[in-house]
Amino acid sequence: MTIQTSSPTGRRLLTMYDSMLDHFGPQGWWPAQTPLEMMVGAVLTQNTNWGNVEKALGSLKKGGELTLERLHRLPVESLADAVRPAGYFNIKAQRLKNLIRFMMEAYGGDIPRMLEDESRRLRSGLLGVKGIGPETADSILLYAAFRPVFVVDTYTHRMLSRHDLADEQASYDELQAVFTDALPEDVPLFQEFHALIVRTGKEYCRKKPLCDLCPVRGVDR
DNA sequence: CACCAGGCAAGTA
DNA sequence: TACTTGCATGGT
Repeated sequence: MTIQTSSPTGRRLLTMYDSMLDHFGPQGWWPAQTPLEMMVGAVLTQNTNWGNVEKALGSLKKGGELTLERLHRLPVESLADAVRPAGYFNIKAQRLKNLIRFMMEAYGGDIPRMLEDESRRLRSGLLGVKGIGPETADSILLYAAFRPVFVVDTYTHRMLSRHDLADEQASYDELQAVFTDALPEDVPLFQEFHALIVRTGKEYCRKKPLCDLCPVRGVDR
């Protein structure tokens, strides 16, 4: 399958995408069995290694707490204890409670209904939750609600600025626009692209900043 | 020992 | 608007 693009930026982005895909293969994000697990994981992974998030999610699953009703009833102190391995556990427990309350109050606890809501309304609702910022909200939109929004993270920022596709001090919205202005609204593409940026950033951008090994030419130069 | 991980909010000027 | 700081465990 070939992605259609008309702009030079779009072709450049797709070249980077192809290089990363060839090198690492499909990443298959998001690693979750249910939309709720995806959303909980999105909060837990904020500035945190995914391995630690898996420990926290495993703890919740083992206790049978990974349902909306159980999380709603679970005391925040107990929730904090369960998500301890993910770090920032007091903050994240409260943020999860905030998200759960939002789903209960705005959608009556009906997750499928929430995920079918209009994109802008859902996004602004999520951003109104204390602890849900633009990356977490967009991750939920892309990987749980399957909306064509591009997720921007620190690796995305680093990659675009090093390729001179964005300013070093570009805002979240500006970085997001680089992708959405140049690429078609393709959900599977956006899902895989973001995952590959993270995968590539982990491998090369910090520990091994070597251009000749990087699948994306020009990164870390 | 230092450094970092798939952010975010609150405080300051 | 544009910085700075706190939050915290676990791996390298």
